[in-house]
Amino acid sequence: MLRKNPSFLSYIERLYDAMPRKEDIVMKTFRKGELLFAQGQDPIKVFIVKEGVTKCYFSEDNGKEYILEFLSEGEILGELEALRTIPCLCNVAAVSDVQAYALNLPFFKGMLEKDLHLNHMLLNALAERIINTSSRSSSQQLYTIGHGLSKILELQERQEISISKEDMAAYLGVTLRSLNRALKDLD
Amino acid sequence: MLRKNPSFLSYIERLYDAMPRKEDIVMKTFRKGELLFAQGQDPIKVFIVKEGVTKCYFSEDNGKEYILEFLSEGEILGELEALRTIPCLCNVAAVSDVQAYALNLPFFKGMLEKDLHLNHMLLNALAERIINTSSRSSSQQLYTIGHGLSKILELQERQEISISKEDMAAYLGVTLRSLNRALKDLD
DNA sequence: TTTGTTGCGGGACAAATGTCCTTTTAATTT
DNA sequence: AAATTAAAAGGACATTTGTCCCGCAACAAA
Repeated sequence: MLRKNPSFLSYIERLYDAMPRKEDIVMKTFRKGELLFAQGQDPIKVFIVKEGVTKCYFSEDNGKEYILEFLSEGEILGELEALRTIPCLCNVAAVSDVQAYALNLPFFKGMLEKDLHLNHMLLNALAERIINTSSRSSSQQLYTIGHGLSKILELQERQEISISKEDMAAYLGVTLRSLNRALKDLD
Repeated sequence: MLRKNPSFLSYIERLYDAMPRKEDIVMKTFRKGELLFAQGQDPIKVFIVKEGVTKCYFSEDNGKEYILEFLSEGEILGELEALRTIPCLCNVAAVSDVQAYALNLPFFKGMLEKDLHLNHMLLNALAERIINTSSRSSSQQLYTIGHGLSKILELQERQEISISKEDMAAYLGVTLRSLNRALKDLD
């Protein structure tokens, strides 16, 4: 659930250091809670997280939220929108303070045209996300809360990340109340 | 929900016609009900649907099924597995009689190495799938059955496809019983 | 200390969905 | 037509999840 992509990170770092015109890639920082993308708005950059944790989530019309992923070091943000030229699919917020490389859209698209290696890394990253998203979707639909819950708890144990109860609930796609019940039922 | 990809189809047809060694791309047919891929098994080909409708679904340990997508003309199958070199993520079955181009894995991977255009088409196809899968997942988690149901019914109206009640339920991630209730509540 | 104020947990009830099983209807075979 | 099988519909009850709301503990402001 906490995604990272080391190969993307080293790729972008190499690129950044070698950049002639630093305007095309700039470093940006976000305070905990700030939005990197707002659902429905036109994106202006593609980000690659250098440090910190972000959450990527839908805000539905009924006021509820669904967290797709927690994205951390090396993960790319806004690539779907850049590829398809569409407004932001969902919100992305900084869960901790975040530092990220920001690529100009034309620059990113230009790279896509000439860099086969970038294409391959992106293909692999997207494939990975489909695998995660779809298998999680399936098990959330077909199993009861407790099932998915235990997986999150494992990760919390491993100190990988510490997320608020509210975010845990949003990740599971349930109410806080239901999450509490499920937690109590575990023992 | 019934996905098609005309640009992929014309791409592969051009490729097929121009093929020197026809062994690398062969035409395969599947009877209604046959499996193109079996979840967990190693894939041997990448398919591109020429004609007919397939369903792509998970079989969970509790015996339930969740349909990810209905894939039709021009959609590619097995590309995730080829990219990541993993066993089949889910089952793919022919919903009607199906005809598909079957590409050898080494051939497909070879193409990925040299054909930038293929890379771009794939990137776009994967992006599209993430968009669909994740937004559907969110709304299925956060809304009640009736919401998603009305969308399916629209498509049935437009004669796009006629799917069994059982498949509709599996697509919504609910029981047949619940689907029937939701249908009755609609009017 | 007192007074909010905020976050978290949980009780009580309502709504949604699942399970099991029977009935009904439609299609197919003999 | 009769018999058989398959697909669809739904009744009755159990389980899961949501909604609403209250109380308690922690903490900050007065």
